[in-house]
Amino acid sequence: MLDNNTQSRLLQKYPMLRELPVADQAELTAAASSVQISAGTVIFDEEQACHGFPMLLSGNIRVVKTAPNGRELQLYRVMPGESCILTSSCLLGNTRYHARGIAEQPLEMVLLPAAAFHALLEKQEAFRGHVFHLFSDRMTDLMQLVSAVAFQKLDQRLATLLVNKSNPVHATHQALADELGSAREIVSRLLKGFAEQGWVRLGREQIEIVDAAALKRFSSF
Amino acid sequence: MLDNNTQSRLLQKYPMLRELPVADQAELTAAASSVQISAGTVIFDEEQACHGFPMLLSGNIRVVKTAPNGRELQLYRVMPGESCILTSSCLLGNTRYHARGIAEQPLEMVLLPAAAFHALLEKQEAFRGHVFHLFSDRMTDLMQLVSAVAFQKLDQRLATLLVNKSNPVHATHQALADELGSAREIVSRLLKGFAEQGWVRLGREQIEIVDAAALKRFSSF
DNA sequence: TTCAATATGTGATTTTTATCACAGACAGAC
DNA sequence: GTCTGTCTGTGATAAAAATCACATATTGAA
Repeated sequence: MLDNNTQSRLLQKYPMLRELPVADQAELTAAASSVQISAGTVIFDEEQACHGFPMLLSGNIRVVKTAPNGRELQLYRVMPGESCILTSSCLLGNTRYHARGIAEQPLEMVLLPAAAFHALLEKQEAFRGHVFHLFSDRMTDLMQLVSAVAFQKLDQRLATLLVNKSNPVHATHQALADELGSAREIVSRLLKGFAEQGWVRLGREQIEIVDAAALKRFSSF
Repeated sequence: MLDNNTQSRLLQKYPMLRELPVADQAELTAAASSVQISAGTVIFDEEQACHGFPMLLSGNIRVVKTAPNGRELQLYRVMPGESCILTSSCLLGNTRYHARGIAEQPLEMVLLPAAAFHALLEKQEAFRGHVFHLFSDRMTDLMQLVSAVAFQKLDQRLATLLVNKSNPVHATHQALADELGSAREIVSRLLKGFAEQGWVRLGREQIEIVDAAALKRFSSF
């Protein structure tokens, strides 16, 4: 059951919910629950059953694949207003999760139970359209990721990663390595190379992009 | 417009269509068209718009990502009775394809136009369930693929590939390399290694698996 | 049978990425 | 200001994959 404040913030982040008939909005409000999670918490993990559909109000979720040796690869991030393709997939197919979801920052979200999710999906064109559209977007990202991992060298992938972040990039080398599925030392060395080219300036937990154009050129071959 | 024979074969491969009301079945039959495609034909390609939802009667589709240098990586295969997650994604999000689909064998399929696909999806619980369930299955495969490409060594991936094929495996080394996203020579050498272990026996376009258990053991670490 | 096309084997080398092992640098807590 | 934990730099190696360059089958067709 959501309080009024949460409900209005939910509608703000997920405006398509406004298109639902009032009765359905009420149903959703009644069924859903509000959840606060602290940064770093594992929200779901591999092999775990899926209990509901998350809608983020603030913070974000990093969805990652983990290797036995501790290596990590980020599949995508879920931001407020978006939805999680893995959760959708689990709910639709009634399967378990195939990756780990971690709260990157302190997280506020509304959790819609599986039953309510299915009901809305069945009844409401607007909700369905929303979920599917995001589904499709994420699929695009995943295809991109597969391509990158299979065919691109790490330096190109790192360059792409940097130009897609806001300047200056605030992250440790380890964090970047975890996004790319590689090791910290490699990232450090590649960054050093970029710095020598004059493309970036390095600082502690910070990478200032000096020549975004060059980086972009390099990243796309 | 499908003829009676095609229609009955379609119902045989996609039995859930029987659950549609007769009127909807008729609508589907009227809107859909039957297509024959010869082996090796590119059915859809990257950046191409998506015109309809394929339902296979015979043959299968290899869905692959291609690299600029000619390297190839197989994402999945679509078999009769299944559906293509990429096409679903394109139709749902109204985006373009992000991979290439190739007829691996001579192909017979029924093509459902986008409008009819959307209509069925909206109206028919059974159809929706079918599409989404396969969607979910394929997502599982894709997650598995991402993991494998990012974290596993090629020898393990090759072993996995072999044990998942019917014995004896009938394929060229190049074809195996294309499934794995690697190069022919590497596959040849790895196979030689497997042969030296006594796990397989090699012949032209044929790999006989002698010790599936050992291969499996090796593939899962 | 001979030829051409395709498939495979393999050495040599390079590139790329990973691993190991530390040293130094920096920031915040106390 | 000192200490401690986290971050970063870097050399030395090793391992994995890719690339190049051919030699050698094998098959089917002319």
